[in-house]
Amino acid sequence: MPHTYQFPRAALTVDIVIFALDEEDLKVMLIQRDIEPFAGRWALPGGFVRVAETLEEAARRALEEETGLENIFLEQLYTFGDVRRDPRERVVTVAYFALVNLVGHQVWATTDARNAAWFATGDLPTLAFDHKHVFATALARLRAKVRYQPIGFELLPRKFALRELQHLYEVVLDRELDKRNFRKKILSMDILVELNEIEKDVAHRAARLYGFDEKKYDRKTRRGFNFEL
Amino acid sequence: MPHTYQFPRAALTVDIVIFALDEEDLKVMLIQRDIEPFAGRWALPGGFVRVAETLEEAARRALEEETGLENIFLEQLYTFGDVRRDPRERVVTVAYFALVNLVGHQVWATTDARNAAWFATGDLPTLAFDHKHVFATALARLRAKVRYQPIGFELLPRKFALRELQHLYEVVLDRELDKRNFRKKILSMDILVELNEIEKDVAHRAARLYGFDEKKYDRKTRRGFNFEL
DNA sequence: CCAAAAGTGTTAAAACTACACCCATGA
DNA sequence: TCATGGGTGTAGTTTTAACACTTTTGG
Repeated sequence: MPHTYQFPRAALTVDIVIFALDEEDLKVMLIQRDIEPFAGRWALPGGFVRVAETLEEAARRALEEETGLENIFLEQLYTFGDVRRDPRERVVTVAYFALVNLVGHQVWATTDARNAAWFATGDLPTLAFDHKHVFATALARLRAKVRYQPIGFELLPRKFALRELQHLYEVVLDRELDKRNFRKKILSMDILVELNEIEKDVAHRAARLYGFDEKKYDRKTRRGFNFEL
Repeated sequence: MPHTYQFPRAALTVDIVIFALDEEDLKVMLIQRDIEPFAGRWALPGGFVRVAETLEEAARRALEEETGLENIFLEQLYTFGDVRRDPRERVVTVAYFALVNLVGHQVWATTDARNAAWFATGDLPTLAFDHKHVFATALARLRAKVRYQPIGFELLPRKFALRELQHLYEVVLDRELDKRNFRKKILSMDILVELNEIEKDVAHRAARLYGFDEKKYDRKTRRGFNFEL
């Protein structure tokens, strides 16, 4: 026990709210705890911050160790510092939120452990610690942010149909959008590239695929363009 | 030295970026450090988080101790965790941003110490630690937030003229606004109350004073209204 | 009577909303 | 041939942007 300080110190952790999208709805990944406190309960993935790593490094490490996910969109969300949020001792946690597309990453393979699973955001189990609150904060942030930053694309594969994009917004914003108006709006922004490719293996007319042109978006943004939906 | 842990722990601090507005421009409050590291340098007010207080409590305590400001608008900004941001040891800081109106609080009285002062945000001295970065983050947040949340009122006295409100937006957003369009827009939101009072001691026609009707705003917000400027 | 800011409307352009049908494809 | 979703245009309404003069007040 060589680490001694003049004043007591809080422990520092990171927790990550990982969102993904499937045909039906928005999902979040949870881990079933196997140790106390809250053994058996579902919780957000996370872990302690080491003294020689940044917060984001800690978040990426925890993400990889607990879910196998790498190189995904990650953004700091909020820091939760209630005094009793962990029953053992004072623990301050820096929460992140992450977005993944389910098809692009082998999530299922690396999380075959029976202790990681996706849950529909509308139907979560009781969570450990204050993770219900953390999750609610993340969802609110996602809803707000998706409207004025093109982060929704992180939830889709690199090539997507406009229907999928619209579906994403409908699921996240929880309201229906008009197909024609949506297409007009998003195409008029001129930040998508129309690919010479169409959907495969669909039981109806295949839709044209598009990609998000991040370079173009960055250029336009620097010239004063503002994404808004 | 009774506080010993199995693993080394980062120290936890809070730092506060306090904005205020005067006739000319946007100001930020800085404290001149009297101890190492960075003795003599200007820095954001802040301090260590005690193990039995929340982050916000720590921020409010630091605010009061270092500047005398109480009961002001305070919102968590971002948590900075670079490994070398403090030369002594690992220190993670939770930054807050605060808004005050200069006339409403006796800032000058309580900060007569020659070590606290307001600086124009466009003309800051070299700052200690990574505080330049923290400040930049706060300014960006203020600029973004002022457009879709009615937080600007925190920078004004409770009773204000529309000119003052417009000036606030012009200073924060750093662009000129059309007087007629601005008035039409803000009044059409129906969140201001017209007071039976006019400016005093001005060397020209006195303007009508208005107040921000927070209750009305909250009610409208719950019914789906969105502030946007 | 002068300086300074208060207060006030209109018009043209752009953006938004609502809305329905035919077409291509695979089963 | 049927079911499924792809793809497309218009008209009415609302919102925004640009723009200038008269009034009030105190010095």
